[in-house]
Amino acid sequence: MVKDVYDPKAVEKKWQAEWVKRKTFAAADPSDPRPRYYCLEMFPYPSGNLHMGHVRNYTLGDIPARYHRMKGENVLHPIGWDAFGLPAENAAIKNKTHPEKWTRQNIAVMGQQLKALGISYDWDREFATCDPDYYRWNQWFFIKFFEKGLAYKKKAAVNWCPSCKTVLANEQVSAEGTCWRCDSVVEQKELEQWFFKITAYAEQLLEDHDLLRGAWPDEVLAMQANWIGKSDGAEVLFKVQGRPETLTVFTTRPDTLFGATFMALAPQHPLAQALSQTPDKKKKLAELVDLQGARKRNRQGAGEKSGFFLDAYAINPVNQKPAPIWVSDYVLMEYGTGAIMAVPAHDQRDFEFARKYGIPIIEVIQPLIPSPSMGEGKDGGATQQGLPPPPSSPTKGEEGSLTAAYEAEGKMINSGEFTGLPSAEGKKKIGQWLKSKDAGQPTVTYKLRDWLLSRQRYWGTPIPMLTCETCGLVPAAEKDLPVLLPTDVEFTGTGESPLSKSASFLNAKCPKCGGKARRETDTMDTFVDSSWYYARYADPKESKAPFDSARANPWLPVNQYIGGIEHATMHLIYSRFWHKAMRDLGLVSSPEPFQRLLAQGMVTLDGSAMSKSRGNVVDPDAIIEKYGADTARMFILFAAPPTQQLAWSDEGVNGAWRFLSRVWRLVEHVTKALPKGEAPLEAQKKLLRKQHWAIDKVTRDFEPEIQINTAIAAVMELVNVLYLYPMMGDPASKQAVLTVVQLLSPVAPHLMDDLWETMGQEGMASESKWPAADPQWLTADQVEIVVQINGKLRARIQMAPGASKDVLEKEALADPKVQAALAGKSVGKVIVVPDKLVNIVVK
RNA sequence: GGCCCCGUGGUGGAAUUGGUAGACGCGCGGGACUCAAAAUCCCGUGUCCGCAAGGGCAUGUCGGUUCGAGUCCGACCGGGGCCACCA
Repeated sequence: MVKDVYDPKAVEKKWQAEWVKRKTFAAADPSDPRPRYYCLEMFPYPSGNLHMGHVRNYTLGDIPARYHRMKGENVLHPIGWDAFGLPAENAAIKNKTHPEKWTRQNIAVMGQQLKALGISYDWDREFATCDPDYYRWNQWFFIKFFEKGLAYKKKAAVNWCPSCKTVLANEQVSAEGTCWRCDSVVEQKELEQWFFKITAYAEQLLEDHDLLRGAWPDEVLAMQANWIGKSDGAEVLFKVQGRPETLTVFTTRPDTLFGATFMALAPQHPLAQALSQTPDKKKKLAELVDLQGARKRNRQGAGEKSGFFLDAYAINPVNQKPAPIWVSDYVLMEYGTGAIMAVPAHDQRDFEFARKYGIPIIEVIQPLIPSPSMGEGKDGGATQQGLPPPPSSPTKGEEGSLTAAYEAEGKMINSGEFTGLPSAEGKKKIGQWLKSKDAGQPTVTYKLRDWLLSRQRYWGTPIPMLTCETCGLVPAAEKDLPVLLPTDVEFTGTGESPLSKSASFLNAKCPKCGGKARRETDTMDTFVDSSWYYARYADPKESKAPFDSARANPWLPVNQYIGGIEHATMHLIYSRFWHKAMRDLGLVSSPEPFQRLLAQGMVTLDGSAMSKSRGNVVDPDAIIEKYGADTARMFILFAAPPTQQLAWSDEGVNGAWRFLSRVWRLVEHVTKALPKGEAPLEAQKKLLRKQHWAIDKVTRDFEPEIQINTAIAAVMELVNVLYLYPMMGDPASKQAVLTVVQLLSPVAPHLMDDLWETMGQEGMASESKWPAADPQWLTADQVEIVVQINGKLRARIQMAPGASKDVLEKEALADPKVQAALAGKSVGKVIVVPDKLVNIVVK
């Protein structure tokens, strides 16, 4: 029987062993003269088994790693485990085991799966974030941040289950606001919590988008900019009539200051509290707080606004007019100053509130009057000259009253000395005026909030702080790190944090005075672990510091980072912040951690994301078992561009298998055929052109943008040409087949190393030198020139490349088909694009 | 409500960035091999008219710019994502 398929199991086992033996994927020391390339995929949470999303992520990452290695670069391609987190603790509660045991088991399983996929990792650098050798440096960083004022403590609300007496993570609270374990209604409770001052870096995080533009997806940058939420405006100080306080508000529209007819405070605002001393007001205030809480929980946006008058007035600094002070649920304490000046004529929210409670509305911005020539016929003039489009006039209802706020720019009216100014200019002028009168100043605010990192959980990095009876809040001494997680704890899921029940952990000596001290029982958010792991990989065994800058810096920033879009804001902002903080500590010299980012698309089946609850999961192990890792990789890379959704298809997997077998048979033919000579010169030339075209195309598709699907298509074209080649086994065909093997090596590395050996080559395809396209074969000796008449294809003519415009025009006009089509028409302009087309314009 | 993506054959997707629309794969049809099937190899495959040569129509819709538009501009329709009472 003729064997027409290969045996992936044997091949893959053989080469995986060989790679380990030869240390094929070990990164060399940065002092190595070769250029360095650091390729990283977001490390996995050890949840149990790899799913298809993992397979896609790590296969995608393996392409640049293997390609750059073949290009002769010193490649760092590490892997590790994001090992702390809630699921381990939940599993521990459920199975009455320890989170570490569950985690380590999962790491073992998933590590084997990654090895079975043949991802080219430097396994010597592997670590898990739950290793004390790793998390001690989280603690070290925390202390450094604390010393620099980047870590601080303040009260913040947490989800609290009154029946379990425990803090709940957001994902442990149902959509209805109840506890996942006991269904009690979850309350908000104020606790002392640790924060990182990421807001100190808000401006830099935004500004440095300039360094990332083009190398990061626009979508991710847009999401981050949105998240940081910068607004330009002014702070305005209002005196409170008959009281000592000054009310500070933030506005993006200082130009509307004359239209401020009332003030609105957030229910949590200190002045709102101070002005609500009667039992009636206290009750109403509490109701507003509840309204806000409910809306936040249900993720509702704008809606019905309510509030009440506080029986007090604030004095508008521009005209000394008193404005009534209200409190309302539509004002948020956490943004700006928690208080606003309300301009109902020019802000829709203020408008709705004023309407509801009968507060006066004063117009201070007039729409620019559209000129009669605009808005008809040719649109053009206005926008081309950089003028804003004509604004729609405010919508007026009966008796000239407004039906909606006019929020666009315009001309200032009813604004004292500023009347007549365009609003853009008025913004600046009023900002300056406020400053000169000590009544405010131009200012900038951000939506970005400080990073709340306290978790009332066990399975995380202990926060290395102590409270001493005499010295107060003290950081642990560096020599005492790591502050180890205690093992004498129980996991019940109820009661206080497990750490607070371990006496051996809780009671300690003060590092300052040696007196009695109590340890912090909160652990760190796991996003801390993933904020700097990429730097640890560059020097993973260092024991005196998070990493030795001299060894790690040359590898940074990561050249190519690959992972899911779901991390666009959280992880990718936190690690950018952390990197800048590390730079300011003198540990790294680059401004950004990740030079280039690829956000991969989801893997779907039957139109929706694969998930256990939907029951539409395809198990990676089953695919590897049936077809081998090379086929799985091949399918995943070919079926869709990396950034797009990938629809799983069994036929598609089979197609990938067929193609790899086709390449395998090609090698059988080329090595076993006994050629009687060489193919005709024309056939050889055709093959050479295809071969070098494919090299060129694949090389361009691998870098800088990773477009593997079209790269694979190019190799398929070369294979198709080889199958039609008349003298299989002659030197030209052998050479072309070797090219196929090399070009596919990053995609299907096991089979290609095997075929490389079959063809009697030295070493491994994985270690071979990436082929270079010979420019001589990249140009054809005949090019097809398309002849169009009025843009419609009418003929094709064959020409030598490089023909002049005149010659092309003459030849095109002389073509019989063109002649026929031109009969009776007069030729106008003729457009000639050399080596491409001639377009004849006729009337 | 704000911001950002995406609409191309039966299907997954190509298109050198304004220059031959549909590469490559899947599926389907035909042929070769086979007692037969599978596998494999070869050919075909947007759609309509036509025996053919050839021609018309085609990238969500409608306009615009251009010698030329899947690509650029405007409006609309449809799908998706992120943020969301952010002053």
